[in-house]
Amino acid sequence: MPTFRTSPGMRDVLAPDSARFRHFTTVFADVVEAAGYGQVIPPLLEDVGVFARIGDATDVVAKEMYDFVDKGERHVALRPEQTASVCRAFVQHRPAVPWKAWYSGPNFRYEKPQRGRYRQFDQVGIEVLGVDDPYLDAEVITLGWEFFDRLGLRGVTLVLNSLGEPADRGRYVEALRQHFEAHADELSDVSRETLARNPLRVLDSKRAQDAPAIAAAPRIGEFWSVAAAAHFATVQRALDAAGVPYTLDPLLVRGLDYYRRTTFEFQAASLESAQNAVGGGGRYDGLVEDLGGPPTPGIGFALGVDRTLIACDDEGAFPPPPVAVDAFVVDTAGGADAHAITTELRRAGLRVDRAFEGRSMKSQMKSADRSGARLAVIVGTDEATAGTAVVRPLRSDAAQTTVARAELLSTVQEALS
RNA sequence: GUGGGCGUAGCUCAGCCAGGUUAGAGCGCCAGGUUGUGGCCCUGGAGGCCGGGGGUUCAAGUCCCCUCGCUCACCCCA
Repeated sequence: MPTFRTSPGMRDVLAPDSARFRHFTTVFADVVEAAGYGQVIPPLLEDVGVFARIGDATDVVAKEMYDFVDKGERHVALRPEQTASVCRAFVQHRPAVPWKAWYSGPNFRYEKPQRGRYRQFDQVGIEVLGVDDPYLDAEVITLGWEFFDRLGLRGVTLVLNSLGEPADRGRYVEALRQHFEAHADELSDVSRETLARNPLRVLDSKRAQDAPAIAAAPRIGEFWSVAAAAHFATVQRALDAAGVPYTLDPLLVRGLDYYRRTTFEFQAASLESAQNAVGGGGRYDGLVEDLGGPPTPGIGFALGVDRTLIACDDEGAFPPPPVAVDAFVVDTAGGADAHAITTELRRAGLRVDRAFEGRSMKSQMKSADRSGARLAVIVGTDEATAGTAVVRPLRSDAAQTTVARAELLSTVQEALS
């Protein structure tokens, strides 16, 4: 067993999965940059206070923060998400609004790892600050939907709800508290604990025992202000017009405290119910102000890269992009010619690999085959002496040819064209 | 943080229940068959503190305890 291995919840991503990971981000960037979003790269480390507004009743802040005091006596934390960082950046730099930003990168939460949940996990996302317009809500949601479509992930369900304005939400939480306390004896032990911290999240319980009390609970729609209801109705009409299908779910409560009004979640059908959310987001109009900025509306979403890729695996969608070189150089005459040839071909823009350590012809040819190369370029002792090389097709029955070294590049290029 | 399952070769695993010669298989790797040619086939080889520690026993990969790790679920969330 190795002396050192990855810390719990951390993992190495090796090829070819790493290429898929990178390609994921590329597709996302293509989709959102085409809609006017610019990349923002916030630091992994922030003052711990930046994240406090996520909600001190949430585990994310209360129990899962990777925080410590640095050598300058600053209390800092590895970011558990990036929305708060983006809002902090907005307050610090005050870019012109609307500020449309996208990001990708790792976040950190000290949780017990399991399938689709790591202590270091990647998200991609977008945020828009400075605009209060239901059509922006619809744009953001539509872009998320389009992204999954571009990836090829089919079994995605968009779930939609509105938490109302802050006052609506506050009255609703109080009503929920009264309702569940009246039915506390029907609730599971776990939900009774949740009730004490955050009545809203009791709605999120999937335990059968809680189902009757949840079914009888008041619904957020009864508490919407006229403005909040109108805003939400416009969002729905815009999605309808764009042909984006969604399901209304009055029980959808997002985990973080800053959400208000429009909230949504992307759920993958192939994932188990407990962790089927591959992405989520909503409005967080008060967050910038909480971080010391001016009152600024905001909306965005984050998508979990790891979980989305798991969903793709289960569906057979978005396979790892093939990584193959164009040519593989075999050299049984010492290796110097292989170095010269690989250098020449690579400088010409070709993808070229070779074998090392002077292994046997058979061994090097096996490596050539496994590399996926379409051509083998072979230099044995005869060719080395004569100043020639053999060009051998590996993916067809075409005959191999022997050419002078001066003609090697053009021969290879022609064979690959 | 709480439970269940699992740690044996680089990888996937058998062997454990009923302790007993030198711990196995497939794949992969290296070499040979073909003294200069991949895929298919055959032969050989390298590679294991059987996760770690303690205990029971004449004897432990196998039984017991502890511990670490992985994993699944709860919780929480992407």
